[in-house]
Amino acid sequence: MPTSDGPPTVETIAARAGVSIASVSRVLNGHGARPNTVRRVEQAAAELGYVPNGVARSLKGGRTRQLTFAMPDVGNPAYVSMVRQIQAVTKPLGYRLLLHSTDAVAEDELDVVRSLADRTSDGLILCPIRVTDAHMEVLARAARPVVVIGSLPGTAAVDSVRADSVSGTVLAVRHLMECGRRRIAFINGPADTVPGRNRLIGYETALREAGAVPDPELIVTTDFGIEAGARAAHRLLDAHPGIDSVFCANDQLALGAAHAAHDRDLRIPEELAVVGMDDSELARAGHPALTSVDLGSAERGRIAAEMLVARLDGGRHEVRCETVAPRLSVRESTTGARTRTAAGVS
Amino acid sequence: MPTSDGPPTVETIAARAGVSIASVSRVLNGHGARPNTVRRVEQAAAELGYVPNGVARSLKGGRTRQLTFAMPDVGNPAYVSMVRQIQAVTKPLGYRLLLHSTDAVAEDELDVVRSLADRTSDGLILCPIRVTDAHMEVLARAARPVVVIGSLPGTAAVDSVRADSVSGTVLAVRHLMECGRRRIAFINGPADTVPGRNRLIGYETALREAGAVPDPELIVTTDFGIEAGARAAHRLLDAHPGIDSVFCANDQLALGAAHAAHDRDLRIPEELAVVGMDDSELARAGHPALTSVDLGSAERGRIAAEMLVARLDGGRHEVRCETVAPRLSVRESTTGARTRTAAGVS
DNA sequence: GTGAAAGCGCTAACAC
DNA sequence: GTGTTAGCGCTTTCAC
Repeated sequence: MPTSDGPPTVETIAARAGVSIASVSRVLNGHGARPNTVRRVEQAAAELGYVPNGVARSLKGGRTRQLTFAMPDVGNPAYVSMVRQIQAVTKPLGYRLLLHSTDAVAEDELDVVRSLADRTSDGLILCPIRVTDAHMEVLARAARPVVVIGSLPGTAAVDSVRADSVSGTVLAVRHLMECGRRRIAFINGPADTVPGRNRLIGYETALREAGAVPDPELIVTTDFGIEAGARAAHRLLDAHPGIDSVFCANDQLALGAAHAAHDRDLRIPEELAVVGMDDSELARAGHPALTSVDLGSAERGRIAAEMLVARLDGGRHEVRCETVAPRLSVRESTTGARTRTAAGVS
Repeated sequence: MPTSDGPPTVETIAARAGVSIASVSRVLNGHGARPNTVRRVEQAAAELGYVPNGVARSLKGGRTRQLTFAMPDVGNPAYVSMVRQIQAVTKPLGYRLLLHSTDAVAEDELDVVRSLADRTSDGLILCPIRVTDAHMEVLARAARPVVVIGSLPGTAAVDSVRADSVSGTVLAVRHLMECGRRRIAFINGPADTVPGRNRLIGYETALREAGAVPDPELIVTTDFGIEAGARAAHRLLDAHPGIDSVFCANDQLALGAAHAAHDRDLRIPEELAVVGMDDSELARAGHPALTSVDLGSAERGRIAAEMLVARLDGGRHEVRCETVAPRLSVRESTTGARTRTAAGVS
């Protein structure tokens, strides 16, 4: 029996309303009771400012109404838009969102999956930087439903949503060729990742399908980042002045490339067309605004959230694996419309 | 007594190790036991892959090891850098982070504070868009420690960290004057907020201290956003062609202003110097890179987290209120170093 | 050092 | 309808 101190509990309310704790629980959960009982309980609860203890509730019910989202980097706009969509799906359903930034450390990712066993979260959306055997092993034993945003081996018994960076890259390179570009350089991010490899495949595919031969000299692999992009572009332009366009593995790299072009007095897009990837706010921020491939971060986030929710209150339906189609946002860095230099020159 | 199904509990371990659940708990929490007991419990736990139920633990201990961060918009880089710093402080201490995007809806903010009563989170860092009387009232009754990032009335009994947008604006405007600018326009964000008013104060203060008279004609109030910034800049430049510089209330507005300048063939910074605020990644993304005032989002996040943690495991020390000093990041949009146009012209 | 037992606050059988 | 009671899984007295 709670004494004067401490927050009110079902017992406090029961005492005040002159009923049993069971009635309090029933009324508060809308399980029907005599009108008089309802009134008295509700009044007592209101007067005391009662709020049910969520932890106790979770212990009893086995569900916490909490979901976890683990991604490599909170700062990355692509993941931010996933967060936003996940929130949009789950918040109306009454879920809270736990955020976990793994800093792209694989062991951290594994720990997140393992810690599902502490029953603190009802489910997990995991966005791994790279999927290893250890991942597959841990995922197979996960204590709660998991949805992976990324590419899993076909054998995996885990729901997943993947981007299609091959097609995305093809879109970009094809667009550059349609703009009349022939010497198309490629600034790729880390190549030892699935997306890194896929972009390379896409780049070569698009060129070949147009009857062109990919020139390894025009491909640079580097870390993500504006500075890295600028350095890579300078290197390419030093070695191959004939380059008329560059496709970059993300918007930061593309902005860096644009900076390099400006530094060398190259007009965008007349002398160098630039295409980025992710279609983040940065693409719009650049001058001229960057044409960019949207790999559907937002949509992947939304779908992952929907899959997880379905798994949570749904039954044991089969494993799902969806692929989100890329989309090209065409802006001035390839078409030249509305840019200052274009206006000044033409 | 747990049957074969369900995850292992203290009872499962106890049975397997041939000891009581109390001993299991002691060993698992390092409370000392006979070496033999320790060995057997640890072995049993390892074999069964036991992970303690965090919810049960929380119910008993009254602490969830969860913290909540509520801010207006997950997408805003300023808040993202707060998230990052808060993580950096609290994660090593074993806290999980619950994220809450209020979309700048005051009622949502109030709900977050109220819901602390459900004991689901040990503490809250709240970043309100605007502090109302209702906020103060709810904050005063908060069931858990709260730290506010923002300006609170002096009477508030709540820890807080505030930015100094007055000084920040003064820094920016003073810098422009030191660069020889005299017709300094001001594109402000929503003026009915504390930061909005403070920026106006700072703008007028800096001009007056230099013996100049603020011209209301050179001040535009608008929503945040790149488009809004471009429109505002065009309007200003149409009406007052003599403007030689513009200070903007955030980086988005500044980027918009830069786009407008480019559209009108105005060279930055020769013909129009531009200063932004927040020093987000966008500032670096612009071309030329934007000079921007850093209001210390990251530092505010860090300090808020430290305050909350101190309040959590510390005693009842007095209410703290810290102010973070702004810092100016000078880049090409005011100095002209390294920009293409500068190089081309000089 | 160890075990039995109480209890954190809640929900849900189960009797009445 | 309503009250009594039994747990959810854990930590922590309290005896031994």
